Amino acid sequence: MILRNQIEWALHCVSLLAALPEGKRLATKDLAQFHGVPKEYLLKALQQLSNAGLVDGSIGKSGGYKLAKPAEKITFLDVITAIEGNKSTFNCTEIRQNSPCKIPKSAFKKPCQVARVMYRADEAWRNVLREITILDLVKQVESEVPEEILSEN
Amino acid sequence: MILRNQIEWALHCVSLLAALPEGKRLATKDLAQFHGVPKEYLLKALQQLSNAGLVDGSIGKSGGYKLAKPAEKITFLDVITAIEGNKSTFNCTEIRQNSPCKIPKSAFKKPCQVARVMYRADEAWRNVLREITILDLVKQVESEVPEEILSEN
DNA sequence: TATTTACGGATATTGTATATCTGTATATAA
DNA sequence: TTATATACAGATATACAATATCCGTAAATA
Repeated sequence: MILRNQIEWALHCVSLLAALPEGKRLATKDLAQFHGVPKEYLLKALQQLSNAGLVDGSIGKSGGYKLAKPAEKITFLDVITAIEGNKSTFNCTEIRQNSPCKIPKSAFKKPCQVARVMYRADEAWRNVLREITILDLVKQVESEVPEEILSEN
Repeated sequence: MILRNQIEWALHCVSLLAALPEGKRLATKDLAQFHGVPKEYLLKALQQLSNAGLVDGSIGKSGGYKLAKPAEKITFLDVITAIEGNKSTFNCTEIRQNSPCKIPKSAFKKPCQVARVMYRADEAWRNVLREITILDLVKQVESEVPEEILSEN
């Protein structure tokens, strides 16, 4: 039921990239150091964000990552599905079909009622995360951080 | 991000118990056989439901499980938290505090913005599951199963 | 009294998340 | 032109949690 750590890392990294001056990039090394997480493994997460078209990675000296599109076009759900795929929290293995009762196959055409309820809950979860963009996040964070911190470079 | 298999088993078992005639019980052995799942491991799940006060286990010959309260008083969320605990899907490790920037501790009093959004999504997920009772489930299932199956005993 | 059951604890097994390592291609700075 | 820093891909190792089994005990009933 618990999301990967990479989700936390990815969201914080994307949030940092969103605050970056136009044209600038941040290398994995720096992102890892900043957040105190393992560089190689963070790289895997960033690559998945890259494959999903959320960030743009550039090879070579002074390379690194920047957002691939405006922060208001990237939602929490985008980041999460880039890392986790769009698996459901509920994995229906159709145990209802194991019943010894001779139930006609036709009764199993519709998805299991249990699963349907769970999927509905998942959808509610996604709906919240689809509404929140990285820009929302950055604005919120900035509104709470003291002035003098932000002005430092 | 994925719930345990035991959740599926538990929900189906509780649903069966809800359809049981007054006073009757079902043994773990039978529940396991019916669903084609390992008896010993299913027992663990049932015990957690028992500890949570959702089902009532009785030791000894012709013992087994029955619901501990009416099916309309048991929600999906009850069953899930009995098995999983009430962990969040998001595990905030406060990586924001690892930043080399000299940010005053006071800035960390409020929970991380990222976490707050994730918790909000979790809450939406729970809200759906809190609304659906086992009685709802049973009624829905019965409305779809052909008559002749139900009449068999 | 024998048997069936839940129960609790310990242990094994498997799978997945986490992390690291190695090598390659590529762009930039010097 | 060269050295360096970087992303990228794949293979492998490690740690931990989910899954599953096993055993001994207590209790209830047929």
